[in-house]
Amino acid sequence: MKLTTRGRYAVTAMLDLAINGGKRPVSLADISGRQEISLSYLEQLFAKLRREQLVTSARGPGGGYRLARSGEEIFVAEIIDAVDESVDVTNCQGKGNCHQGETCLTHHLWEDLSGQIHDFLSQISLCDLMEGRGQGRGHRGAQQRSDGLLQTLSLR
Amino acid sequence: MKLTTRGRYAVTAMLDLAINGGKRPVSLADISGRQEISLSYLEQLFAKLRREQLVTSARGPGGGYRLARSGEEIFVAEIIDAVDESVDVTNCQGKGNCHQGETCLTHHLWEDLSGQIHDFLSQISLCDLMEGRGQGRGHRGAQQRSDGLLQTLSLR
DNA sequence: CTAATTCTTGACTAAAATAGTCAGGAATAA
DNA sequence: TTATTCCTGACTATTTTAGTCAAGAATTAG
Repeated sequence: MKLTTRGRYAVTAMLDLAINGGKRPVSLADISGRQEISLSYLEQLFAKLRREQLVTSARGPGGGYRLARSGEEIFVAEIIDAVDESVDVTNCQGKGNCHQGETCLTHHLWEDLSGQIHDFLSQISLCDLMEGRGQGRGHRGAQQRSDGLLQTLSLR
Repeated sequence: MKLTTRGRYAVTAMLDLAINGGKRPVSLADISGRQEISLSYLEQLFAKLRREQLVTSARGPGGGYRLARSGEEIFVAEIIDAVDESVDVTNCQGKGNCHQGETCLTHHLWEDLSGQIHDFLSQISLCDLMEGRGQGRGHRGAQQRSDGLLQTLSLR
């Protein structure tokens, strides 16, 4: 799991799609204009999003992109995974140089940690993001789903 | 909040410090040897960690670094913050070009989202990481502290 | 006191990732 | 049939990452 501006671009674009995508598909030019992301950069991102089957495309005039599923069924983690290929945690993997078990230990821990973040983001859907619109609080769907940690987190 | 390999290096090094740091301070050369991180790179990282008062230093022979607080009081989020200065979410900030409120909306959402991840990582201490040692499960301390989401996350 | 250690700082650099640009092409709807 | 839109690949500037190098300051062991 990696968390960079590119992931933010992708989430932003997908959210734009969720908000502005009704019957008609949404063109990248539209998203580019609204979100101020360069068209060619969007093309690269959407190539990946399409490959991962998060969106479907329609060519020609009036064409554009649609969410492949409903906004409730598309999660932030999927979007980030699609565009931000994850950090390679393989350093001592296979090689016998982790004689004290230390390196392998920390690698595993990191893997575990980023796994937790991943699972966390797997609970937040595009719809959750949309519902927080305007209030700047957000993620009510995710909140409802957990009574414990997430509640406190959202009320920070 | 940003999540890259550099953050992993820092967490790894701090964990090494937590594990191997008893009475005597731990030298960067030792950490470099065990964790296979270049010495000069560690020097850069620890300059930041020291600036943020996560470690204390001792010069001269037998010198090195110590955790500034107990491992229970140092959290992953602090470490990552210290070395990975956070992504700038300022794009339309102040400028009047977010006429439809769209850009500002998504920026805010992202800020909110990365805030949640941040709070999440603020619950995992070095001790939590250490306790998971060997079992590859980890984060028991964090688990105990929340009955809700985190439990399920850790049991993925 | 001296010398070996270790941190401390700053300037520099190679390699990789990021954030694009550009050009050409294919599909399709108006 | 033509304008529109996706689609692809190659290319590039900028930034970040990861690392080197050199000089110096503090401190402790001997």
